Amino acid sequence: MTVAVVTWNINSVRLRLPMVLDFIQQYQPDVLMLQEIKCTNDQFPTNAFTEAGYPHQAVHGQKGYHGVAIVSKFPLTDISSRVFCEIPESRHVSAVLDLGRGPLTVHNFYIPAGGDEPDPEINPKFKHKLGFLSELTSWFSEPEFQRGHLIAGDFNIAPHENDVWSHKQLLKVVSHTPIETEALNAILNGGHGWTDLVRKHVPFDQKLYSWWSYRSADWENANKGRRLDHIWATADIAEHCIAAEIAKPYRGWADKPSDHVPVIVRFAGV
DNA sequence: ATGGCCGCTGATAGCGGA
Repeated sequence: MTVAVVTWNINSVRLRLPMVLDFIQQYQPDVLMLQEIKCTNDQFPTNAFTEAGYPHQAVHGQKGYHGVAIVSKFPLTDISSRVFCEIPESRHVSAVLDLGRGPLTVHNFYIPAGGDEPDPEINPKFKHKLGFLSELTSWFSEPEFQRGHLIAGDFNIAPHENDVWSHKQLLKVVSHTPIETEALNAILNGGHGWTDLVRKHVPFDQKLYSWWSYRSADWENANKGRRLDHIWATADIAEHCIAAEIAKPYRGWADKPSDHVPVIVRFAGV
């Protein structure tokens, strides 16, 4: 038996509920981390997920924008959320669950997109993004992150050259500027060390994306994507990860897809 | 070559996304 964990920026969970339920049918994930639910806690489709087999839910929404949620087949305890940069937006929720190897803390992040101009002096959104990364760096250096942790979400950064359609053309575009990619890679490689579970299974010389802009008239042929969505784990968890997949077909789901697709990792042996 | 789009709101124009 394997356990599957998914991250997906759903861009309105209410509008996209039929697509999520279709995905659940197809992939049978155990834990689903959703970003940009774009609803308040009481607007979240609790009953639909419960009926689909996911009665355990940690929802941290807000009106209109942002918002994150974890829905799970397994009980969630110690549900918590954290505010970054003293800006009261719903960008993080965490919970503890047991997938058979003892307590696992899972964190769901929605890192700020950062606006257009990659200069913190003139763009407060970019300043927020860098501040968020700085606070993550400090937090992850704490001893609890030595083991038993999985972090996932829309990080809004494509860290490697082959995580974007054109490294050269995106070096000055927010999501792939050196200041962002270096900060994210420093978090990955610093602290107690994380494993990028998707790149554990897909070689770095292979182009890989999880997001395609709505503005591209023909996203599939243009294929100007970026890998913005990530799942990392501490070494003790990562060693049991046996597969990773990006479910690209959901970018073309019906007439109303999200601009992000699900990222799935599987763990062996419960 | 990023933006031609998208979802939300005491909506009907403006914000945020990336």
